[in-house]
Amino acid sequence: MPELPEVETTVRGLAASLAGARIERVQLNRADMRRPFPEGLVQRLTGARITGLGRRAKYGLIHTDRDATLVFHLGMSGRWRIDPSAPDKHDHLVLETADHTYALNDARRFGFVDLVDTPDLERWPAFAALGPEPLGPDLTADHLKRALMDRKQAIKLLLLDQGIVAGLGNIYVCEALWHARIEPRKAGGKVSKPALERLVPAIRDVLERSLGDGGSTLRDYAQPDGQLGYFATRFAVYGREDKACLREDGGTIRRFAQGGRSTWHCPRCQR
DNA sequence: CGTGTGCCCTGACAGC
DNA sequence: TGCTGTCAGGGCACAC
Repeated sequence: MPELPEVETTVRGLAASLAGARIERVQLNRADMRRPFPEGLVQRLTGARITGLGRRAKYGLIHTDRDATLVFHLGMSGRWRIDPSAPDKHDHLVLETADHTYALNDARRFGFVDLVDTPDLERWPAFAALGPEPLGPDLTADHLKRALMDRKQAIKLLLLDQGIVAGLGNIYVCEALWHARIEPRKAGGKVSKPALERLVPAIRDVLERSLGDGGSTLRDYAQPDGQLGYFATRFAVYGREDKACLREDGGTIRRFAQGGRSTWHCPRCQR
């Protein structure tokens, strides 16, 4: 899925035409994605004006003038299709304004949407448990030191925990650990302070460079306007099994499983 | 509490 | 215009 840069890119793409527009029509093509669509979604959104868009972790936010915010999560395969040339069988929710059509498309349906009273957003359960935004001021080596203290789980898995840092996924965790030269299997509590001091800017750098490229793209991700992101061509380790380490240290990128998911790393320079 | 496992779902691809 | 197995950007429920 879409990790933080892809969600941010999606939100910006939607905001370009959706912000300030009025939703004239709402169409549900099925009763649920990962979870049932919220009660009264069509009635509450029809006629609403979009006052702004935002993002928290990997969640996109569409604020309306009815004190309700449409929260969406893209799961693994979700994306918004703007002005699609033809309907698709995985378009589950379709919003129409006077000028555009927005289809939330998600083949695997691991994504979902919810409608939250805007004043209660911070207390929305999934938000209340989130760690700091990696691009904000609260992600520091000190925060990581505290959050990882005494944790025996591998640092790779802990960085996927949204309660420790919000918005990272498999791609950017692998990339950030390579940039910081940290061994992915190392227990979180045993990662040294200097390593954490390297990790924080490494996380920021991979996210910001990806954002600058319009996000990455794999099989089923595209920006709302159909343009592809280019960061995927710049991965150092993700998907580069058996390729040479970009540090030219003679290392070869290897893949192994952690928590049922693939980790790519260079055994030579990540220690 | 922390940790490990399996599952939700469809599609793309490799290999036969 | 096959088949089967594996893997995919996430998150949660569950067992211990």
